[in-house]
This record gives sequence, C-alpha cells and structure tokens, in this order.
Amino acid sequence: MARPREFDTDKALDRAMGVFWAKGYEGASLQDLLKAMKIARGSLYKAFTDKRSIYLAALDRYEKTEVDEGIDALRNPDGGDGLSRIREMLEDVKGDVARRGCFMCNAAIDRARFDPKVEAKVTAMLWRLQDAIAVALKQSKKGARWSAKRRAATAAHILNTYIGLRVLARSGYPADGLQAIIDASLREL
Amino acid sequence: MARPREFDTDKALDRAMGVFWAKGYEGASLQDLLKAMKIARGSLYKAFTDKRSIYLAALDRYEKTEVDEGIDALRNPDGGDGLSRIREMLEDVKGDVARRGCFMCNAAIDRARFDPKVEAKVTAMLWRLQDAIAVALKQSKKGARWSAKRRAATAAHILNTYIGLRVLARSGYPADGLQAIIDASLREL
DNA sequence: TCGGTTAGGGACTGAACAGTCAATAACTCA
DNA sequence: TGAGTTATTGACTGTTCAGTCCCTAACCGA
Repeated sequence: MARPREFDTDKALDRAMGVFWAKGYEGASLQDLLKAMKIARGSLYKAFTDKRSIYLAALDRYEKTEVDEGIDALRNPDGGDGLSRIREMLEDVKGDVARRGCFMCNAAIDRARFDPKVEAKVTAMLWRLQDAIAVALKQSKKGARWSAKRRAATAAHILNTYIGLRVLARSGYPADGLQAIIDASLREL
Repeated sequence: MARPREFDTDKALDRAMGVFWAKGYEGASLQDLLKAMKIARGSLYKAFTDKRSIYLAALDRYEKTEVDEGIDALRNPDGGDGLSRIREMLEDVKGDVARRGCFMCNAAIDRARFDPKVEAKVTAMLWRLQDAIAVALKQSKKGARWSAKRRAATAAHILNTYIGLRVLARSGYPADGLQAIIDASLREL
C-alpha cells in the first residue's frame, strides 16, 4: 500500500539507547541521535513524535533487552542456587569497564523527577528486578526458610546494593572496591 | 583600589548548586542559573570563567556544606555509638521529600564520566565519606573488634547502601521501602 | 576631587538546538 | 501501468544556548 520503512526500528532504538545511556537526556542532541541511528532527520520524525518519545522508547528497549536478560539470568537454574545467581548479577557490574552505568539508574536521576512516564517506567523496572531477586532468594538455602516479607526486604536491600554498585562503577570506583562491597553486602546471606 | 563585589559568592553558589542539583549539568541553563543566583550575566562571567567552572565551584560548595555536615554528624559522639550514627545518616535519606537525591551521586552519573575534575572531586568525597563511616564503625560494639580491612569493606558497603538509597529516593521509591532497605542492610551489624 | 581599577548590567553574537516542510522515491494494489 | 500512500532527505525555521563586549557605577588611594 505504501513505501516500507527502510531502517530497523529496534536496531535504531538500540543505538539511540546507547546515546541516551552515555550522555543522558539533555546531553544527547538530535544530531548525536541521528548520527548513531544512521537515519535522516525527517525519517526520525516520521517514526517518532519528538525527542522525549525516542527516550521513552529507548527506555522500553532497555527493559526488553538488558533488564529482561538480567531477570532471566536470575531465574535460570543453570546459574546455581538462588544466592549464587544473585551474586553473579552483582559481580557482572565489575565488567562495566566502559563505565556506562545502568540506563535505568541514570534515568532515575536525570528524568524520573520531571517526567511522569519515565518515573513510571523506572518504578516498574525496579519492582520487576526486586521481585526477581525475591524469587531467587526463595531458591536459596537460607531464603527458603524466610517469610515472604523478609525476602521482600532483603530483595530490596540487594536491589539497592546493585544500584549503588552501578553508580560507583560509572563514577570510576575500582573493581576490587566493588568486589569488597559485594562480599560485605552478601556476608550475612 | 576598585569597586567591591556586591553579591555574596557563597550565597550565589549555594543557589547555583540548587539548580545543578535539581536539573543536572546540561539541564541547567545559564538563564536558570542567573535567575537563581540573582546576578546579571556580566557579573557572573566576571566571577567565573564559564558554566563548567560554576559547576565545579558548586560541587566544592556541596562538599563544604552537605558532605562536611554529614561527616561531622558521623563523628559527633552525641549521636550515640558509631552504629546508631550510621543508621541516622541512612535514615536521613527518608527526609528527602523534595526528591533532590544527592548532588555528589548525580554528578557521578552525569558528569564524572566526561569531566576529570568532576571525577576527582566525586572520588575524593566518596573516600572521605567512606573513611568517616569506617571511623564510626570503629566506635561501634562489633566494629571495634574487626580488622581495619574488614571495617573498610563494611564502610564501603554502607556507603554503597547510602548511594542506592539516595538514587531510589530521587526516583520516587516510598519511604517505608527505604526503611526496609536500611534495616536489611544493617541487620548483621 | 580626580585617576585608576574592577563590578554591574544588558544588548549582542554566532553556534547549536529541536522540530517542520516540500520535493522526491519506493512500494502495493487495482 | 498508474493511482494512492507512506518513507527519505536535507534545507529551513525560530528559539535558545553559552559566552562577549562596552558602557556605566562604585570604590580606593593620592
């Protein structure tokens, strides 16, 4: 019926996500986005209404790729018992040599306060992560004996630890320091 | 010898700090800053070389006001034993109803990666905080018996918890959730 | 009181910003 | 093959951006 779109929307969004992730919302210019997405201005505005909607779509893309992957790993029994999967999630942060941090955490700081849709998306991702951690906890030796409430609180604590680690990683905190934090955080578990 | 400055530099910087704290580096325009600082463009450029130098000075101001205050509270024996002072520091985060978060954490995410001076300042503040926590730990029942290394690791863990809490507070995480995280984080201590 | 010096104020600058538009291209279906 | 539809492109728009400049104001020492 009409001319088909030439670029792959998901691929373009992955690239836009990379730009917002690195530079933040205000720090990413349309020119940065266009260059990374490899499309022309007009094409972008045919596909998205404005800069904000690209950002929101990039956040969705982050959830569908990065967050879902993390949650899957947390649920995958091949990763050992629940606690070792949780430890693995935290230790993955040490691998962030590019110091990108976590797009969700970055969004929490730079946009959630001003954009209700960003706040809702960030909140939803946080809940999903916390829930997945609670489930992993239930599949650990100690956690299995705990009340659901205690598991929820411990899951929130671990989520909080994860966020801190990703902020520190972005700030340039050394990997061995991150390791010490992980060990201290999980010592009781 | 010459006309004296009419505005109070520290007061103006406190106001600039508020703008950067709320909006981030890129999100804060010169116009925003001028309005908050209540001075004219020319005066600002007489006192500071460019936007970046205002940001750096605002970070210094944050350290001298907010960070020093936190460290003092951590050291003040009137706050009970070391552990209760640490708990107090974490529970203060619940009082961030304006959801400002922590300027140091915000800077870690939005500028440290791109500006070596910001990175250095953030790193220095993190070390100072971690050290003050370690000292408080030494003045707690359990911590006094620990090795310096273990205290350092636990202090890093608590600093990390603090950072996570401030990010979550800015994202809109509920206060009772923050309380649960604090309790879970300090359970072993 | 006057000369030297620095602060204050605000109009001005060129660059970069997000977003629009009209001409053209590519496709489907009849 | 031609009509209808939507994508692509890049020049263009008005606005806002950080930073400059120049004139005036205020102060100090001589």
